[in-house]
Amino acid sequence: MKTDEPQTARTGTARDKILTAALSVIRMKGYAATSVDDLCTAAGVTKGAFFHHFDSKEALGIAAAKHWSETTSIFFAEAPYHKHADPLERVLAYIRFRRDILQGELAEFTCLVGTMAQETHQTSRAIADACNAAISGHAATLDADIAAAMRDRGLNPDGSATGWSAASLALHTQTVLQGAFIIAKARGGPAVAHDSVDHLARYVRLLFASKPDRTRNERPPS
Amino acid sequence: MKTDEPQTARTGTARDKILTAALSVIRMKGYAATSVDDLCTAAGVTKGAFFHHFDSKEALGIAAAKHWSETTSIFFAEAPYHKHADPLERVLAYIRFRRDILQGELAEFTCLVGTMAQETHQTSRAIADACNAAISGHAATLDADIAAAMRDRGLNPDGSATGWSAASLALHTQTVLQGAFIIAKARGGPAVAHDSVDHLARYVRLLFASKPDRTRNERPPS
DNA sequence: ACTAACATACCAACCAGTTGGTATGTATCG
DNA sequence: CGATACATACCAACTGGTTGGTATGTTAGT
Repeated sequence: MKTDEPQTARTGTARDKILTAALSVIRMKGYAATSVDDLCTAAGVTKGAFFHHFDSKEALGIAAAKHWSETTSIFFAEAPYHKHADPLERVLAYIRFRRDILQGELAEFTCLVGTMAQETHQTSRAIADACNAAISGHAATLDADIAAAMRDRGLNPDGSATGWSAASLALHTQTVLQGAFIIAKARGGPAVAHDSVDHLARYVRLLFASKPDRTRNERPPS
Repeated sequence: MKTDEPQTARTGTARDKILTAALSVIRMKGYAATSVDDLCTAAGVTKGAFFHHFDSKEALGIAAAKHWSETTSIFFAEAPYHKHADPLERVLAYIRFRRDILQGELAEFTCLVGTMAQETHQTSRAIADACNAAISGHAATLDADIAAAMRDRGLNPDGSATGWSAASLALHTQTVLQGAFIIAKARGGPAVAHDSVDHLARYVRLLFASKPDRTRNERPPS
């Protein structure tokens, strides 16, 4: 006798269930330690369904990275930090937002593609590449705001004068966040990770505090 | 009569070979993807020897984290960045040193305990705790220099005035480095990781450049 | 009738861990 | 000195369970 599943949103039933299950199970146990049977049990489907939709476990890994990329894209696109008028304020609000969602269980705020990239970088370049695309793609959503904030202060976004570009700072935010996840996992909680994201916010403030808007005269805010 | 130091060439043979093999194999393949047989083959010993010295794969993981902690302690204690007279210079030289060793193959500069912490934080708290001890222990070696640099500039090392403590900045350096390893693994090379460590160095310089009497602003990296 | 979407049953390779054994100590006692 | 006793270090073969993957269905929609 099957348990009835009242809630639907029936799109690609089994495939979506596997993908959704993959996001949480792999974030908890890791990619290598997650078996195909684990995934099937968590998704409530059989192995036949799994291999009907995915050629291999590796193919599932790649699909999971892409699925993660899509769902997080929507999540961040709808996040409230975009509402600020000033580009720099948007960047700072983004960092604050990332810090604020660092709470609860580890598997709830941790990054799927960061986890998978670490485990598969030698064993499956295809998965690692998909993870890299997700991370780099998300970092790129910050490029425009950082570049605008730089231009507001007379800085060149390609970093010719400062030694740092908008793109490299955007990537650096992801580096700090990925590192924060590792430290949080080692510690067993997000407390220390918060501090590091605060350091990141302070860094960005210091970077843009060195030169006020419009006037060329030095006037550090106090 | 035996000394309390049982570590000699004859007692350490198989155990040491397994531990040494574990450092490189787990850094390459990850903890979960590394089988006991993999370790035995790499070490050139049999499985019987493995389970004679380690009660389980988990026990090996804990021992490997401790072994890593010991070998890296020696490595960094002997590193040249301690030679500077000024505490801040020592911290900046440390960061420069960390950036400079980010080269070659990924398994050569990557962190064993960061890798293992990520994979085992849910499945084996014992291993994750050993990893945390290694990371926190290494971060603590920076505490004294950062605290001294803060006192030199009239800042309180516990962060009462600035909002950041010496300990939290020390931990933040490890966060950035761990994040840099993830990004390097995702990218397949250390290029972008370099940039992030440069951002970290710039952050520390900015942090200590803002003096109350405002003597100098910023200077290009030498 | 044809196809996509599942399910059931199964497999060979591999997994962590165990077994019973050997070789080489080394401490104790007659 | 030599015999007994016990400990350490290691090994080859094995075990029960798990792995990713396959072969062969069955069902539902068109």
